[in-house]
Amino acid sequence: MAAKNVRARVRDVPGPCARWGDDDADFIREVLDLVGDKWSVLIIGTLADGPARYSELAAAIPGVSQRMLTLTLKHLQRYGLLARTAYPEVPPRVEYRLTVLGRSLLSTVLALAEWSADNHAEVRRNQEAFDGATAVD
Amino acid sequence: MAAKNVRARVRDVPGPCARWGDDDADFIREVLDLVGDKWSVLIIGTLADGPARYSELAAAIPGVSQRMLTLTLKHLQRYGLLARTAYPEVPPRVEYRLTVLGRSLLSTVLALAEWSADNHAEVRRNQEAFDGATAVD
DNA sequence: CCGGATCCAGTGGGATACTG
DNA sequence: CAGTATCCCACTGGATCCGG
Repeated sequence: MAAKNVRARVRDVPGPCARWGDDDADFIREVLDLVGDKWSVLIIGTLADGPARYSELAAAIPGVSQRMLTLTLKHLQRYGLLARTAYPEVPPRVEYRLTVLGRSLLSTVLALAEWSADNHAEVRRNQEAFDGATAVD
Repeated sequence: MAAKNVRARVRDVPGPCARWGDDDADFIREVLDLVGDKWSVLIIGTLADGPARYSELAAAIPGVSQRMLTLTLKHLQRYGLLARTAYPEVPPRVEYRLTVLGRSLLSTVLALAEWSADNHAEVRRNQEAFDGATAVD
């Protein structure tokens, strides 16, 4: 597959305009579909250190509704980032854990989180400067 | 700032449930607000190799509407990832380029794109397997 | 305990037409 | 050329109730 080295391709383009192939755009969409929503990253991060039950996830992630937790879990499971194991006991118990694929995404996603932690102060300053500038003039 | 090492914190937690601080959740939101939408990453990637004009961006990014291009550009500019330079000529010319901050995000974001390029085949297989399984039984 | 079903408000984002 | 303004629809995501 030609898109293995997106970075190299983009930087090699000589002209002023690095045209995206539709493939590349699709890849971006794909990854955004995985982690671009409100809760996926939180769930993946929570599962980083080991399996967790549904109610543990609900407790660990502040503000998530049952609906969105269920939905996002299913979403991640569908893409193979999460494995779901239901134990047919009474009361029922369900465990979620990261797959190998999920763990590989974890490191990348945490890199993003670290970037945000490193730079959020500057981002806020920029916001305020921008808003102030547009408001003044 | 305490959240510099999100990864370390998450992995160090001994229990089954790594509770997110609200701070961490906020950081995630912040970064998703930056790159979680449909066009930001494409724009950042297009600007990777140098400045580009509005119309060049429009041409380079297939499927983007004027509205969304303008909106996303302003969004990225507000956060300080992009710089906008308008030349008061006739006809008007406007150039967008990545700031240092934007370039620092670029590498992280391209890592995501590479992950997606590497794993999208497996992701698709998982999707189909999942859909098939749920459809069968 | 887990999560499906339903209802509903807010918003993301496309198409189109217009302006400086 | 480089946007802005408006309409509109589909989807996201929260609250709540219900079922296994």
